[in-house]
Amino acid sequence: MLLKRSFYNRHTLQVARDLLGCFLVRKYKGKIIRAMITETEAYRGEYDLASHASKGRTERTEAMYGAPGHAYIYMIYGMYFMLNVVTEEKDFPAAVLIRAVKTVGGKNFCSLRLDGPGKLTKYLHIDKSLNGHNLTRGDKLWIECPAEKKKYKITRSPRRRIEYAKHCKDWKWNFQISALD
DNA sequence: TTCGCGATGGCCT
DNA sequence: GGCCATCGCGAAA
Repeated sequence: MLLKRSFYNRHTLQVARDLLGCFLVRKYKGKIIRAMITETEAYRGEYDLASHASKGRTERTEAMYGAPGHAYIYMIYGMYFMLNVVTEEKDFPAAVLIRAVKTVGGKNFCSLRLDGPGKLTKYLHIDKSLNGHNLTRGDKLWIECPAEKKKYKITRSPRRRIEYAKHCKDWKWNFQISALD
């Protein structure tokens, strides 16, 4: 089932948790690529020193301030793209970073863990041209939730690599499915 | 197994 | 000019 606007227009921590086990779907050059989301991370509000929005509303962060259900994509280290989904109401900067996925299908039904935000965007052919893309239309890039999602055990921990974020660095805003398979 | 480092470019002081 | 929500490689252990 295609996730719609109302799913994203909720508290960011709740969205981050609920995205686990959902499927990221990419249509690229006529082919469909699917991957199950296994790790997410929340970035919420200007008071969150780990968030780009802590620097205020700029051209780069504009998507984070936009309506929920859109993609916020930016380049890092000159070579990797990060995929986030924008949450909560318009003009409130918040998003969920997709940190890891598990690929499905493919030849011999083999699956592959893609742990790392830069790896999965490469695999799914996601780049900055999709920044601001509407995820609720089922076009090019969207997210689906299985009708009956398995009850996964979820681990909560501090976000990765944000040592610079002072008192925000210990907030347990990283969510992942533990004991996968 | 962990550690250190270079690649590489956009964004913000 | 410095830093960064990263990754893959090769060396050390």
